[in-house]
Amino acid sequence: MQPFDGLSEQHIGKILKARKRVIEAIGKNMDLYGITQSVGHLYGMLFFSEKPMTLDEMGKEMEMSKTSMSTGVRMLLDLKMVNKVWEKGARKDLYEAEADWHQTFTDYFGIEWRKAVEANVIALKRSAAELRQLQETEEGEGELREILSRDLEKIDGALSYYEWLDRLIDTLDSGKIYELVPKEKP
Amino acid sequence: MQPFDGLSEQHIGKILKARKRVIEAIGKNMDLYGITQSVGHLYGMLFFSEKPMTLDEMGKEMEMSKTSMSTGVRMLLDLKMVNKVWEKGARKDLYEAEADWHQTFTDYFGIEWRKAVEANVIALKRSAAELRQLQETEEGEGELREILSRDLEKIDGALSYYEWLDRLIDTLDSGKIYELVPKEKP
DNA sequence: AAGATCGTACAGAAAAAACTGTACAAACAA
DNA sequence: TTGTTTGTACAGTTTTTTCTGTACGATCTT
Repeated sequence: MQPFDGLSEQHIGKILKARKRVIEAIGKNMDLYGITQSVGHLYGMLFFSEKPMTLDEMGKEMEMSKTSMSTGVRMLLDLKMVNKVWEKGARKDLYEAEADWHQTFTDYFGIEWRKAVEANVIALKRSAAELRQLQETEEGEGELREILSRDLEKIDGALSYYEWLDRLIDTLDSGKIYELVPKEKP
Repeated sequence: MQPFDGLSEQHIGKILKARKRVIEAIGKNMDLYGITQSVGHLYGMLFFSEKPMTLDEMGKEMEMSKTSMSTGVRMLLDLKMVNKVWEKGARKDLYEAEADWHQTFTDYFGIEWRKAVEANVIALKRSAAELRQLQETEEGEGELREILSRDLEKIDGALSYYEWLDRLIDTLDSGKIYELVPKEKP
């Protein structure tokens, strides 16, 4: 992970143990970000690395194939949890962990939630329109009427929830969330 | 899913089509809640059902085993997305979808995020303590000093992020989030 | 130009997860 | 009591995901 030149075995051991605990905790809880424990572990490793790492170094450290490192890093790049580092005339690509976890958090949930909101709202609106049309063309039947209004009520409830969620996501995207819930303890 | 007594085939078809679109959209996007597409689908079905359902009814509707319904419902209960309904002298257990999606949202992320925060904070603090101790007992060595302060800085950064997240979760738990981001459009 | 090295696409192997059917304990009915 | 019925534990099967090794195009070196 890095050079421990001139440190006693004992010191190295203690440092690695402390890091390992954190790395494993991170790995275990990264499933909230929809990533594997391995990839979470990879992130944790990069987090503690003092200098950017190459795929080969990661593979050696994780005792996994370079291919897995490649796909893992790509996932982390997509999630903006890892950045590519440009170094003058370097043969290999270098990567480092994004240190700003607030940013990582808002990026991820901003993107994923928005995706879900958009897909669901489209479906809800389309179905609501269909049901409303049915409601208009068939004014008679009591039973039909009842079912339609019940379904539409549910759909409208869902839509109003998504409107709220959309506004919440806006606060993540814009950074306004940090005004509402300040980074520094009040 | 329910009785469509006295409705024309055509009407039933249109209603089911409208529901199906929504149910499938829900199923697809439920992975944010860490659940399978099948279980998401199950939730969607319960969402549109006008009366609480039994495991057998769910199994029939989903064309899946009762065992799967049992485990699926249990997951949804854990996430508080489904409620058990108590009916006078009923043989079978009855379940209904939680209709308040705001509540579902805050419950889920409240629970899951808190879990992650607690686990990670414990690890971070424990490791920080170890490193700080090492820092105190070994005042000399420059290289060791440097590594320790770098690691501790990273850990402190992470801890301050988790403090923020913890406060955000508090607003979910307490409902204060709805003051910060009102349910009704401003 | 040739030769070396890097990252990744792809196919197959290994591991994990989802799903099913059977079996059985608990709760109820007669 | 005995006979049903219900929910779930568990073992085995199927499906999905993760991981690996090989192969190859792209890029850099000489």
